[in-house]
Amino acid sequence: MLDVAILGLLMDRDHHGYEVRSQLRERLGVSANVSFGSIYPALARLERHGLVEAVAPAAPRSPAISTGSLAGERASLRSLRTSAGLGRRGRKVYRITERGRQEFRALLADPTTVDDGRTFSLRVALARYLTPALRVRLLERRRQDLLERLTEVRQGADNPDLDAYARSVMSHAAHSVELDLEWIDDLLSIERSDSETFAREAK
Amino acid sequence: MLDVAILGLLMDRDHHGYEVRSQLRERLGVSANVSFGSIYPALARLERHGLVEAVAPAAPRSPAISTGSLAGERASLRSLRTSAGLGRRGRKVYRITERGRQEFRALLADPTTVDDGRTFSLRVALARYLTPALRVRLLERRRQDLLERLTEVRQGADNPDLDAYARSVMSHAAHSVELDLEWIDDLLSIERSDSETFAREAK
DNA sequence: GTTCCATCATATCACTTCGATATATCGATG
DNA sequence: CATCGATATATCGAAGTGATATGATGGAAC
Repeated sequence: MLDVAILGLLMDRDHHGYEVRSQLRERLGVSANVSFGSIYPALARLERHGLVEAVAPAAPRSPAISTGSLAGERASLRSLRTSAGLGRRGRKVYRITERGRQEFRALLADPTTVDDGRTFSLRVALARYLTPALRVRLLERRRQDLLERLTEVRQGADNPDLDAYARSVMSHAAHSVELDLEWIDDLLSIERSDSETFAREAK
Repeated sequence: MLDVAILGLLMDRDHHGYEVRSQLRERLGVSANVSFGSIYPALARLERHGLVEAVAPAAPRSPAISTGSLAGERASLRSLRTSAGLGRRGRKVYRITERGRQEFRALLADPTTVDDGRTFSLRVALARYLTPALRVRLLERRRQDLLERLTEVRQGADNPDLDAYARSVMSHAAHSVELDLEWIDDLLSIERSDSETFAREAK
């Protein structure tokens, strides 16, 4: 689901690979540091599929009339970089394409993929790109999954075959799921009160 | 860290691959269904490294004096399986070796690997195999990580650049981390009261 | 009793992700 | 002006995922 995350960031504004990593944490709440070994291949993949494109850099500094041979080499290297989409400081900045926007909305709304905690949080963080109806569907789907998980970990917490540590893990998992459920119910009640407001104003 | 999980299960009793998957959920609280595409290669890897070994099955039913050619083929197939460590119903049961036990304790206590939520829960679920001192170290290390994460997500929750959904994700992440911290502090206080009890009894 | 189905069980595939490592540039500090 | 930490891209092997194939087993339905 890294693709959705990257496309989601690019919906807002252009980014280069290095920046994507920090933005994932800061804007989308991704807890683990996603490795560059997944980000750069992902960007290349998205570019290959025509969902993003490399952006010509803003203003590649004064053209610098070359004098010495060394300076000339450096200048040509620089122009080589800029033509390849590399801006100042070797940055390769990407922009989302129209096909990318379409694909992003499709991926974000896709009901066939099962969410775990990470992908669900990611989707919520990007929920402003969903319609109210799709938001409610996303939340209710996750709610169901969590209810099932809850009965499972509650059983584990009461399982006398497990030692105190394993039971503690199960019991904490149960509390954690309960907290998630409260969150989802909050979000759902906000969605519903929003749609009420909308209905009232529509009169 | 799948290796630790599997070795941890085998510390208790022998298992075959298919069983490992369910036990991961039931006994170790792993939330995602770990795929067979990782379990079987992991077992093969552990066997290659001499940390586990295939077990000859308990009692491969009555030897069945073969009569017809078809029955004979089936019987020979069965003996072929049993000799390869395949028991009834094609199960390949694994047992942990002495080297495996040593490696398990080393991996479980290893302070160089950074825990995320999943690996930390896994380690706690297996914490009975750690010494009290190592348990406290594990808990305090995680506690530090969570405190850092907490300041980060709290900043995100207050960041006016983010929309309501992204801020909600951050705010929920903060509550979730707070719950984790309470859990860890509970576990720590239990560890300390246990060591007190021990000290008192030692008098 | 045998046919049929869900579950049990192993295995492999292409693809994605991770963690480590290499390399180079920029900007501030001394 | 040297050097060090942060910025930035890239690539590698190992490991995990999700899908799919294949077949045995046990029990239920008829």
